[in-house]
Amino acid sequence: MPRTKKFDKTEVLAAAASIFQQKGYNGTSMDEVLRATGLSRSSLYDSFGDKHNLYIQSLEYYKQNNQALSDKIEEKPVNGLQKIDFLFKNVVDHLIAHPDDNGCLLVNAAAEMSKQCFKTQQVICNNKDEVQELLTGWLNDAQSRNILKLSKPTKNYSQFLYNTLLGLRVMSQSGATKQELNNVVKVTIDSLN
Amino acid sequence: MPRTKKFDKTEVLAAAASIFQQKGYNGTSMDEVLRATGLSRSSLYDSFGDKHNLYIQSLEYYKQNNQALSDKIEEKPVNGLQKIDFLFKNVVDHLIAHPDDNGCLLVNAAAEMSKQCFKTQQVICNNKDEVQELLTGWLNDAQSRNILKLSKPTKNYSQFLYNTLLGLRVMSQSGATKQELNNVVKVTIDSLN
DNA sequence: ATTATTCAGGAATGATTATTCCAAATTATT
DNA sequence: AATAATTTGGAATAATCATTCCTGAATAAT
Repeated sequence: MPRTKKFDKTEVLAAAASIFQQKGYNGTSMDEVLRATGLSRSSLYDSFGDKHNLYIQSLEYYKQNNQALSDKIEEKPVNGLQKIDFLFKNVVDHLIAHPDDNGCLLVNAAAEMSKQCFKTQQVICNNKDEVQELLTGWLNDAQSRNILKLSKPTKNYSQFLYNTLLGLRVMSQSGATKQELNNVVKVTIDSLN
Repeated sequence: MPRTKKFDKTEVLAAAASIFQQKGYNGTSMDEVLRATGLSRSSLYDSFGDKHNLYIQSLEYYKQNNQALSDKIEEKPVNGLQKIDFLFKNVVDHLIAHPDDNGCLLVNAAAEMSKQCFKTQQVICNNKDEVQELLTGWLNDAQSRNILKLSKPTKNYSQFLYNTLLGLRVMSQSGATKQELNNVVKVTIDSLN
């Protein structure tokens, strides 16, 4: 019987996603990926294919990992509006706590790759739809509890909220201060009432 | 007397900005820049320095060109709220009319370069501050005419509006539909009342 | 123990990269 | 016409790139 794989695939993808996030697809060399993952050249190519293939898998891992955080919020025993508060607070706190992080891999991929690579656009678009669906559910919950009274369909607001989330990631890359980010969240949330 | 330069510097920078916008800094080779600008290798290096130098100059040109559009809106004989309407409508219409365009060079630069290149971050941050100042002026105008009654300082809302503008650029890269983009603008503008 | 497989490490390949440099043609002024 | 600078075009350089391949060691089940 064959020798079993030694490394953990998700750990490798996490390391790859991290270096791609920092330096982008075209800005990252395979040597850097090797160093970041700790794998040998042969193992990496055998298990993940070429660079582009690895990039897509890293993107999918990153998206799935983000989803995991959302699912955690979903399970909280609080109303939908509080879940929205929590998500936004989480995003901004993370941006502030990791000022040297190069934004969000999905946002960076949207800027660098989505118009040149269909698979990249698919992952990004799926993420958009999934997050918006989550937000819609939370808004519906808040409305059914009479916490919120919106003048338009909730879907319209979830698109608006998702747009704000994207903006925040770019804002933090544009040299925005902690106050600026927190204020954007406050104005956005307050606009729901 | 020396021979005079044949090409127009701003035209060259416009062409360079366009190719950098499409393929990013690391994704664009100097050969592609030469083809896009029509210049010879020697002329390009003589007049603009190396690739990184050219990129910064392209960014600055792009920012200045965007500013020109804002200044045009500023001159319109309408109130501040109408100017905001017009700017947002302009941005979304452009995104919809040019679906194959790769977003906004400044947003792409924020994602790809701002954390690795201080000059890039400076250009982006200056753009942020200038656009926000413009928006603040328009909000102040609308308030002084009693068209708008905001519960927070106008600066807070201009940060919020700028964040929406950034988000829209990423949204259109994320496969958002025309309806989605228009809706985000509508919810954003409506939230001011 | 044998065997099938994966591991690490690095050499080799071939393409592409940014940049420099050179030679010849072009052009505008004196 | 002479001069000074810029033009084009491409050769040359040296570095880096992604990828393939090879060798030998490690490992787990038969």
